[in-house]
Amino acid sequence: MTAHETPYRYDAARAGELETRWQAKWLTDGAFRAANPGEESFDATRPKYYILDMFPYPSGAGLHVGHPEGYTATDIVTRYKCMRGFNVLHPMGWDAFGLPAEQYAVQTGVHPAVTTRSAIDNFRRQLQRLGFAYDWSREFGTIDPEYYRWTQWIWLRAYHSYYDEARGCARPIAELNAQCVQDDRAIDAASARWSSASEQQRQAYLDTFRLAYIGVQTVNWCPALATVLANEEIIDGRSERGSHPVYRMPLRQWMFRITAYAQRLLDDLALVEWPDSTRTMQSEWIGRSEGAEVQFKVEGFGELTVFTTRPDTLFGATYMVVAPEHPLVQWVCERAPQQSAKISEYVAWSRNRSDVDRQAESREKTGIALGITAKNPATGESIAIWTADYVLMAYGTGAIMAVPAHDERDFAFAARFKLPIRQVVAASDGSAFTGESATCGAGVACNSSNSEFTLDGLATAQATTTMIAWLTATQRGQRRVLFRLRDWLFSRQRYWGEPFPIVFDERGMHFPISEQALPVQLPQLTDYAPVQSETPVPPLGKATHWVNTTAGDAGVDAKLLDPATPVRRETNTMPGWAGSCWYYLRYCDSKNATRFVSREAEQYWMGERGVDLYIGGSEHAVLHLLYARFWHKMLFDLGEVSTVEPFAKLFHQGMITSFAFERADGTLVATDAVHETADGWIETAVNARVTRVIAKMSKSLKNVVTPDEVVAEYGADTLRLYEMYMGPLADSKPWNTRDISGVFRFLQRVWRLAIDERTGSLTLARTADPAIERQLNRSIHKVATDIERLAFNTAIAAMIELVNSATRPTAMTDPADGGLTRDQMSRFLRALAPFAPHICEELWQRLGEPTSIAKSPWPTIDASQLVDESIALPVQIQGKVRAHVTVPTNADAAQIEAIVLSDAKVQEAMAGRPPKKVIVVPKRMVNVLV
RNA sequence: AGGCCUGUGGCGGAAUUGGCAGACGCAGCGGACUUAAAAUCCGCAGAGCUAACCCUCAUCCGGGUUCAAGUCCCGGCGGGCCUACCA
Repeated sequence: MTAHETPYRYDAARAGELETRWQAKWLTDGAFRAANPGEESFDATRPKYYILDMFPYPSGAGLHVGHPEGYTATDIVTRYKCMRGFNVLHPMGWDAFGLPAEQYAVQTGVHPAVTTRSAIDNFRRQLQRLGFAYDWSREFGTIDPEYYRWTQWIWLRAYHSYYDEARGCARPIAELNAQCVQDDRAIDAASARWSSASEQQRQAYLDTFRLAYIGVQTVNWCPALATVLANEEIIDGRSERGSHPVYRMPLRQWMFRITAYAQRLLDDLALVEWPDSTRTMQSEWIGRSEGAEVQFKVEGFGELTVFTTRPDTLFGATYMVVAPEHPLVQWVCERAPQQSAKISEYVAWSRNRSDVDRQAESREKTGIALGITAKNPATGESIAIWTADYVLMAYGTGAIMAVPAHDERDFAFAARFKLPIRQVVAASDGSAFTGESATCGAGVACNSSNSEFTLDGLATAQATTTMIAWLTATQRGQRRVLFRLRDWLFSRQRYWGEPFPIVFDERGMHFPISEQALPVQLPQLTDYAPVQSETPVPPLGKATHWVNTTAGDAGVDAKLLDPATPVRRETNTMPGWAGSCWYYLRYCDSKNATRFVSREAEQYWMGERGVDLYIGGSEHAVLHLLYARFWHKMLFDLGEVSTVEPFAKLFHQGMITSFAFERADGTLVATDAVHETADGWIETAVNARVTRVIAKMSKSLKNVVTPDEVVAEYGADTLRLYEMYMGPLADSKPWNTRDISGVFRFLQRVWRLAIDERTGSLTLARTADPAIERQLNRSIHKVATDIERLAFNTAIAAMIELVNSATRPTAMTDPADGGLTRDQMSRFLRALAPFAPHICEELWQRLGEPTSIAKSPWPTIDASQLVDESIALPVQIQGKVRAHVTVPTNADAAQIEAIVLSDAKVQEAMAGRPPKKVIVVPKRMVNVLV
């Protein structure tokens, strides 16, 4: 049949026409608008379901086919839950501040506000072309002043708060201030009292408690990006973005006291339904270690405190190491000039090495002896103190006791510098300590006695508690829990970010902008390029008129500072993560002008446990997901939100990869340089065999696929269906353009079931085929259960099977003879609609339905159709299937056994041998042992 | 180096909780329709042995538990992700 004879076929053009038509209608109708409590159309009798996609960063390149994978999954669940009678919140918006937009702007010379807006418009267009059921009325971007106003407001709430350790939650800093006045407490080491302290001293003291605080920190400075980076943004000593070297330097920066929440962030991982791998990554990032603090006396200096997880090995501590940045190093240099030159040289050398260098130069330990000793509190011996860069200032106390016999790093260092090694633990596996390597596991203490007590004979766990008890009793140390998690560096030397609502006066004291004066708008700058320099210079400093203002103009409360006081604005901006820390809350009530989210909307949509289903990539396992949990917990403590955790259930979609080709030497070849032959792939230019491998999509391999091209060739429904049919949502899967035709043909069959391709008229069966009816019920049941478990690939397979069964053979002359009845078609379309909404909406309308299929109820299932009266059971003889018997579905084991043993084929296979044992698993199988 | 995940036809993948391995799709092969092709429809299709049935082998490799293992356990090998001097 020619195209001329089938003018009403479902092809790319028809798909495109009907898809864009329905998309336009959904948009003008506000078809997926979710009503908030209090609105007229709100239905309080329905349960809520909040389903969220991870906040996209709209890059200039637009969507690639990886983006719609998660979005299609959430869209299917959204449409399904709607049909199941839920009030569904399914919003979309833009995470639009950040480094890439600014870098792109600097490259092109176009202002980031302009490029970001056009990238957003492009993303929105692409998403809308895929027919996603977003409530677009709630859309916003983090760059909208009405949004970042509240980002600044939340930051101020943190600024005005501290962590009350006693109560285990955040409290207003004003309460702490009042206590300081009341106790007239000592606020520094010199025992200066609050009442006699200067304003600067008081502020500095309170800054050591604020949740958002300013302080001098060793930061990760990335000269190539001209900004500092958070620990989390550094991978293998290089910037996560761009892979540039990173150096450490001290800098006065805004920080978040996330460490105050370390224990709760760890504990509450038990409350969420997240992938185990992600929870493990977060808990390892938080890195709780139990151990002890031990004080070592250093003649003239005082106490040198170390942290150790193995206090039981204290008797084996034969030397100590401090980080090059440790104050003791400075102290030694000042006191012993004859050694200081070499020590200073080492310190300078180690400081100038980037983290990359430190790791690149293998694990060869470096260090230098300080020429002083400390007293091991357990043995009373004097042991040497060294400095070495394998000890990090940022962890613990920046000093360690070295137990070379039982720690690999200490052993390597001791071996290199010929330091003494003493065994104090006998390994529990019985292996003798040879001195060839460290034995790090648990065991039984030995060589661990002094005149006061002994650990000898105690297992590691008891030895540890005994040692801690002795340290505590003799005031030489105490139990201590340490976290790997560091406070969160929250300043960036960037233009394209949220300004901090804070100013400094001439004394250097900081003052908050009052809430009423928010937002602090990002000033228009024509030169926003980062300043390349050896030290961080924020580009906002170039906005001199904006920076230099008065307290009154900036919006500082007159009670804090006289309005005429000249002040300087903070010129750092917030990092890209800021906006994504709370966007899910704003969606609940995105147009609210008086609060970041109304209490009513927040309580309704967040409910008991927060967002019901959150889908996004696992690359955010520790960054965004940890930061957002932290903000959420602060807001919870401060009474602003009602749940302890933001995201009840999290799911990571896998990556969509692509094919590339590999030469014999392992190098990769771009897809356009290869052609396929009958017996394999050939690199065209050199006529050599290559093998097909799976690779990430990349421009250089020419294997990037965009939704736009797929939509043009097949339509959005086919793209959605293909992405869901590729395999399990969580798995990484290779894109194979050739496979798309399978799901496209499926949709063509669906169309052909309902529409006569020659005339365009409806073609429905007059009478229902009982076998089809049974299969239809089973398919709908399977689709529903598969959607609930996010197994979309098998749901689609079931629908394909149904459609294949119902498809009319060509020989059938009267179209009304085969296929589905009107009622069957109605039910089938509703099951398919979440996956392929446009074609279903179109056919639904052609069935004569007046309202959108998205608003129709999920089809009901006749439960009696799900079970058969009898089933065929496989019968194994000696564990191998030899026969099948038909038994009543609900037959019990005895009945089944009788039927099986009387079956002719079974008897033949048994060859006259009597059954020794018959194992019957009703509804499954039978195994006869002879 | 350690931790977690993973390995099933030519390819993507199915397989409740240990119960008939390979659903469904792609690619392939055969047939119908057609002057022919495309499209459509109907079949075949893990490997070996067969005319066919049967049978044998088969879920990375080697052991084990079990009436029964793709699934559980132990030991290897390959792929992926995370962490990587955190005391």
